[in-house]
Amino acid sequence: MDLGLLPGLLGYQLRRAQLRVFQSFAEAMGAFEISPGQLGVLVIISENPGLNQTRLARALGIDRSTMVAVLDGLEQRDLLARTPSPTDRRSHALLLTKAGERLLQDVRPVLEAHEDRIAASLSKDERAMLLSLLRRINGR
Amino acid sequence: MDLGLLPGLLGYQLRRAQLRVFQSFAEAMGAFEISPGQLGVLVIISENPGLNQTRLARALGIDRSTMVAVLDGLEQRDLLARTPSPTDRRSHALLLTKAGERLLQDVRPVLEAHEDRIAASLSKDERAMLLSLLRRINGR
DNA sequence: TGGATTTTGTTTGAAAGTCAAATTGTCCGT
DNA sequence: ACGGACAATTTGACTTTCAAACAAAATCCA
Repeated sequence: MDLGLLPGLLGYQLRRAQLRVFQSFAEAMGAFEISPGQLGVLVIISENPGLNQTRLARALGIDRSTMVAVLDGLEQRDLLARTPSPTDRRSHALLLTKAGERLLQDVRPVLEAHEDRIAASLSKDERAMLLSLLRRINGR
Repeated sequence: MDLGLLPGLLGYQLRRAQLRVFQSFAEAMGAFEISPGQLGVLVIISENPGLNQTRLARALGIDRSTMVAVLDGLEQRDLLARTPSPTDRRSHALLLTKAGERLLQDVRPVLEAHEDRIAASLSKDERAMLLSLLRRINGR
């Protein structure tokens, strides 16, 4: 099967790589039942406790209205809490629950193993180089 | 805003990069009204005229049933044709129409400009390196 | 101070992309 | 010729996403 100019396109190779990463991620996280997007939410709340939904959505580059359902799911699983903001009654101060913090701890080694797996065919230097190049594609 | 360990994850940077590429692609292709997936279909058919839907779907890593709607759209726009296979009455031999071939020709320079744009912050060597590393992530 | 504007979270509707299962027609080996 | 395998399709479901509209609250400004 001849793919023509496709293999020479950054866009094509990025798309394939991301597909691969998603699959590997899903396998690795099997027991945790968590998606890349959900993990991102938990990490950012952990690093920025008390932030509101709008700022969180903006940090992840998704719409406020999209964030609602994501938070609903994580809140129902008791991984985070919408607490009343002390300064603004419109907004919620987002916090991880104990269970949320614990999941983040438990997930760490699995996440590292997953990252190692997708970079398995790369040397340490090459992996760092890839990360650096991607960061520059993404604007720093 | 502190993103914690996210920026150090290959998965995270790949996801962001792909989002960026999609946006740039959509802008670049504005007039052509074509998605990355649709372009992939047209390129592969162009390089492998007469192939059937199952092989095409497998080449792109999507389900046969998903391919049906994609082909429906492109066929309605008269960019490709499902012709009867001379050897197997179950399957279709996929071919580009004249309009399909022409679109592929017209799209080429726009596609190159798009690729140049997403790699604008990289030197020629760095861009080749990124492509090479991604290919290895994807298993050659 | 008080009315207009902006912001926050939410609901609803739409679109795209995906898979799985069931169906129909066709092929092919035994 | 029969039975299993295969091609394309339909249907249903799920996910992710955005945009528009809305109520409540905050903020601006005149």
